Amino acid sequence: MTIEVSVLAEGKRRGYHPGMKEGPDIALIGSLIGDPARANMLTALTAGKALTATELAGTAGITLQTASSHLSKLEAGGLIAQRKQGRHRYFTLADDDVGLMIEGLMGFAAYRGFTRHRTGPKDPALRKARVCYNHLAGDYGVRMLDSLIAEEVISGAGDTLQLTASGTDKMTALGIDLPALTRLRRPVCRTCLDWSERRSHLAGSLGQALLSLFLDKGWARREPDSRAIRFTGTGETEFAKLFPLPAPSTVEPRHQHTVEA
Amino acid sequence: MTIEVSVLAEGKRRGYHPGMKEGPDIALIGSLIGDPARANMLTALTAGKALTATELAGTAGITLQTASSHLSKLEAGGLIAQRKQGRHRYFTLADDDVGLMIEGLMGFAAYRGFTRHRTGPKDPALRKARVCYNHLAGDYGVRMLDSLIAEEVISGAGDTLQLTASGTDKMTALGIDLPALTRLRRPVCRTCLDWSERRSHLAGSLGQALLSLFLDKGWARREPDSRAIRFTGTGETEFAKLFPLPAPSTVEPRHQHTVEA
DNA sequence: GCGATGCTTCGATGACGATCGAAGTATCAG
DNA sequence: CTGATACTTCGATCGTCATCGAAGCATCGC
Repeated sequence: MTIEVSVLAEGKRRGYHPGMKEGPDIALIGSLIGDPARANMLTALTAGKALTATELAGTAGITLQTASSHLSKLEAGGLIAQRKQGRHRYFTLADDDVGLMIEGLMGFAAYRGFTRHRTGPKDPALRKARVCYNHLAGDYGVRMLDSLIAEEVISGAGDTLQLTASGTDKMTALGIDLPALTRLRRPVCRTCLDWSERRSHLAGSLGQALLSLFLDKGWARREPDSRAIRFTGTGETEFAKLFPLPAPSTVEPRHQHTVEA
Repeated sequence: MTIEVSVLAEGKRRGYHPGMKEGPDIALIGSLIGDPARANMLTALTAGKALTATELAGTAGITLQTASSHLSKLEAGGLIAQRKQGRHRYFTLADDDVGLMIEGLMGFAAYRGFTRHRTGPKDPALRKARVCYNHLAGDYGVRMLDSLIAEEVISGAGDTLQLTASGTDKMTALGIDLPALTRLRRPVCRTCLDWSERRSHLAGSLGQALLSLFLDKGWARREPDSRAIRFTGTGETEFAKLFPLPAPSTVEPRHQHTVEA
């Protein structure tokens, strides 16, 4: 049944098998991410802030010249974008897709135990709440999406998330300009796999708007040089009030995935 | 346990910046995928068949010695696993996670137009139905999951898919040994983002079992040297009968993602 | 035992690319 | 204008790694 692959082995021994090149080219992206300096820069940009070349060079631990070379490569590869502003150049991830892809890789790496840093002291804070490019991730992000689905603000089927009618009202009441969000080219609701929780949280323009809301209302603050988000006291209570979770008895199985320590 | 990946000699660069190193290490994985030869091997393995070192060397267009070196690196990195069988060594992807990650990268690459091969003639077949490591992907895979959710065989909230009670009966009636699937360590239902459709299809042990079912029943066949799956005539009708789609008027918005050519 | 096949290890070569110094361009602040 | 900051480009160096030839080990068929 599966045997006839041996034909393949007979073929041309040395050199280049002409067929077989189907599908997209992942090597290009892999090589872009594969360099430690570039990976550091991308990781830094995953915090969502626009950073200058000098700042990125600092976080990557390389000189400005080298950083410049890396940045032009990343831009040529479509992973980042730059915006000139005076004599500064601000770099960001190119779009949501890049952020999602990098978070995906991080999730895989984290699950495999590929950490650069032996889980430093910041780690618990990151797992609790952090920025995922432009939306909320970590335990709080996952809990928020859980609540939104349980409260039927969002109806989810597979990865196709949709705002319900009541959800639209609720978000508008919160002060979110939904028409403006739908006018954007980007999807409003989207899932993003959380690397620390290994479950989905809410991405898309709504996810971004909600995080902005928290920050604007003073419920949460960004840690200076980190992806971590710190909720204030009132932020905690408001968050819990706004996104309640079903009673612990009714709790659905956390994840079919049995993650054993 | 997973630690001595130091095979890859993550060289200490001169300008090592001590702080700022939070989060998982994506550079390691990136560098593994970043080499074209290794990327070709991984892509070939995404078809789900176990392949020998010689076969993989052929598809990558390199000699056996070089392939051997690459394969040991991939194994040290936890991306592939090998199984000795007589004088052959069969290589496969290490587990579902690797397959999902690679498909994720492919989706990103495809969306960015990073194709190695200028969309060859096989491309339509691949987009219609193909193997995604061990389950069905492409248009048929997405349609199947859509139908399963519409028919309430599977209830989906975010990425947390769950078999319903009626769904359990239905699958058992099809001849799927659900108790056996649940006994496995792996999740039964899981989503996997389809790179051609940019929507989810069904992965997990149930996804694998369903694909096996189609192949066993003779409804579909694997193309010899490709990931493509070709459905037979009866297979088409049986598939359509088994996984009906809601009437086109009721069709939910295909995807919030507006993919413009 | 023998030869043949499948694969790994060793060693040498060669090429690519990451790195930084130095010089060049752009913008700002006087 | 001058000097300063932000960044890019050029050029040279140097390391790392992919590559393959050759030899070594394992397994099969006989």
